[in-house]
Amino acid sequence: MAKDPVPRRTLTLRDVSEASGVSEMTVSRVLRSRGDVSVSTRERVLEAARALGYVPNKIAGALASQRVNLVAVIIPSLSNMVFPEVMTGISDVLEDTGLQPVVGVTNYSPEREEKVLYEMLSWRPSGVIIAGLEHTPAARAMLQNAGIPIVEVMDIDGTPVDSAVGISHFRAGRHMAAAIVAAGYRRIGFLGTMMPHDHRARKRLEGFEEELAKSGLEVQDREFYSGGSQLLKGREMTEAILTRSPDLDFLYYSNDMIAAGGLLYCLHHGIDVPGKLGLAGFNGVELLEGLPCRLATMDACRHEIGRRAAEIIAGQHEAGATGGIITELEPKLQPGDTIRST
Amino acid sequence: MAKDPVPRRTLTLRDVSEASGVSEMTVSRVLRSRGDVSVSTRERVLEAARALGYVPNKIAGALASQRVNLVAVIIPSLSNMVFPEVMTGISDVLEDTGLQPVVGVTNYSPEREEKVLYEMLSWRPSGVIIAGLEHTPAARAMLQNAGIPIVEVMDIDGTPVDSAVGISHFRAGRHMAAAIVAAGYRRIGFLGTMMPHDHRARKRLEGFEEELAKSGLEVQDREFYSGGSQLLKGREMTEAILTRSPDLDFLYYSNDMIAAGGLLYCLHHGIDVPGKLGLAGFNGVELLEGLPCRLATMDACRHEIGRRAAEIIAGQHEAGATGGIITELEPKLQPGDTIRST
DNA sequence: CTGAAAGCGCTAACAA
DNA sequence: TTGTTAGCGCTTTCAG
Repeated sequence: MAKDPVPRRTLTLRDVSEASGVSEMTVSRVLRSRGDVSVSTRERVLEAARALGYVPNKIAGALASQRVNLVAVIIPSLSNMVFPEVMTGISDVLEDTGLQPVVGVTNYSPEREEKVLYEMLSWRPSGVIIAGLEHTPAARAMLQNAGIPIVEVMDIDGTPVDSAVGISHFRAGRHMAAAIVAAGYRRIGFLGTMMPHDHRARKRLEGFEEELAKSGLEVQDREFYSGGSQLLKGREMTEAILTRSPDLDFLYYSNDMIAAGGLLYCLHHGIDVPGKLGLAGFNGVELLEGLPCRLATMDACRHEIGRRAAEIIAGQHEAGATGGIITELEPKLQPGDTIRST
Repeated sequence: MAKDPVPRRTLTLRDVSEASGVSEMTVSRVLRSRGDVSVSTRERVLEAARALGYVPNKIAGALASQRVNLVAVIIPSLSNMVFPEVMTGISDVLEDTGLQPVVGVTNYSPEREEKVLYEMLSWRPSGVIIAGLEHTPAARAMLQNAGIPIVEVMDIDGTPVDSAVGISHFRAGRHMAAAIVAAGYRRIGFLGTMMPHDHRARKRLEGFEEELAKSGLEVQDREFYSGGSQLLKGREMTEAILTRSPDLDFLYYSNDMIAAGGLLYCLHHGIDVPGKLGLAGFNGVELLEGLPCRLATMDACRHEIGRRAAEIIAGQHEAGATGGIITELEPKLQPGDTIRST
């Protein structure tokens, strides 16, 4: 395969202009479909551009027009099942708006979040979608001063910088606790991933405990783990907590993956679920549908959150600043087969 | 909360220059830590920048310097478990190179891939990492003419545009077939996700069938599905194929998620695995570690692929074009507990 | 060590 | 409908 004499310099509008005998300005108009251009010149330009293999330089375009069709999306993790779904919601909506999502990952580190945010803002995006309401003071300041629509997603228990779309994790925890108590469970254990910066899991637990307290109950035992396969950790933690506190009659997990691990453990060991032991997770991940038994969980509305957030960005991009839209979604409790029916 | 008189115009170098009484040029030098600047002026500048909340405009910087520290990463999907791991490998390496990955998702559509690629190239990234060797002619042309390092990842059965890092899926299929035949299985079924553009799954099946043919065997029955929860599809497909062809003694799945679904189905129904029925998947996903029984699979070296690809990009970014580095990784067969030991 | 001039490749705003 | 003229905000280059 003989290689063409590769153009060492990347092509510019000027090249297309010369090749087509049309002014740079008109070439630009054709390539952006802006303004009126006669059919004949349009075709001449398009053909020249295609023949040359011209790819416009958005950097120059953005600088000149002061417009960047990028939306910064900042999330804690990609390997969490949860965020890819939010991303899907965002992409679905942005698809037909001319806006493009650009993802940054923080690994649940506030410092990293600050850095990623700075990095992304320096590209002057048209908007920011960022997970959570907790940020470093510097990050908050950047968001505030960016002068573009900001949507904080997933959580609404707190004060957003601008707009927010999410659920109340605090109330989600309460809601689950109420359901568990109503079903007659009394000796309840909690199993979570050890993540100091997972504020949403923390809020769920807080709400959970507060609701238990109303019935004079409290969490009897807890188990935390970090790192590794969540499903496996779920098994191991379940074994550990049941060995230590064999009289527990309910296990509340901070997410569905570890809960699924626990469920598999219980099924494997012939533990009577939900009779002797009830189980519940959180998130409503697709994975659960494949399990032998439907785990109790709460849908976190991830796809919807992504959609709504993108709609806010797109809307304000169109219409100019509006700001401060707060959307609370209602997570649905899915009792499944792992809580006794009342 | 009273809002500050928000600066409606975003800050420029000039603002920092005026605030600090230092020329724009020197401010620029300080902010990029380039060239020698006296400690006193440096501090003055830094303080002014911080006080104002200045965020540099990378668009202008990139245009002026003709340098963009972005690496385009183009993958089929985020919800696949597989690609996030590749991403992690990429991020790990890029972290300390000053390069930043930017993700584009194609949903396994060649047309979308072409569009995403065009979009990303128009930001003049320093390199491209793209999944697979199969692209539209236009996409190939763009890659060829981009004049930047290109690394095609995951697969090496074909002709790369520039560099490539991956495994031979064809040989992976052969390898698995050989192990299955050696273990004495003879009536083999295949279960896959229906994806015309998943070339890697296709190549695995081709290699698998070719190896079976050497022993005079062929795939007895097949089952395809698309969409939905992979774990659930795995269960359903397994039930379907076993109902239709109850005499099968091995099921080869195109990925671990559907295989895991099949495994759970078998365990649930008390099918003797691996005695009466053997099972195998592909990928070596972390999830498997949490299952009650270790599924036979092959590790696709995803993290390592990401690392190597990023190293190639970073290396060429440093040293100038080298090009055409092909790295083949060797996937390891993990027999687990779902193939009889020979 | 610091500054002034020129221009990166494109588009807004006019003019023709 | 088409072309011309100025920049966008920064960095390169070269001069002090």
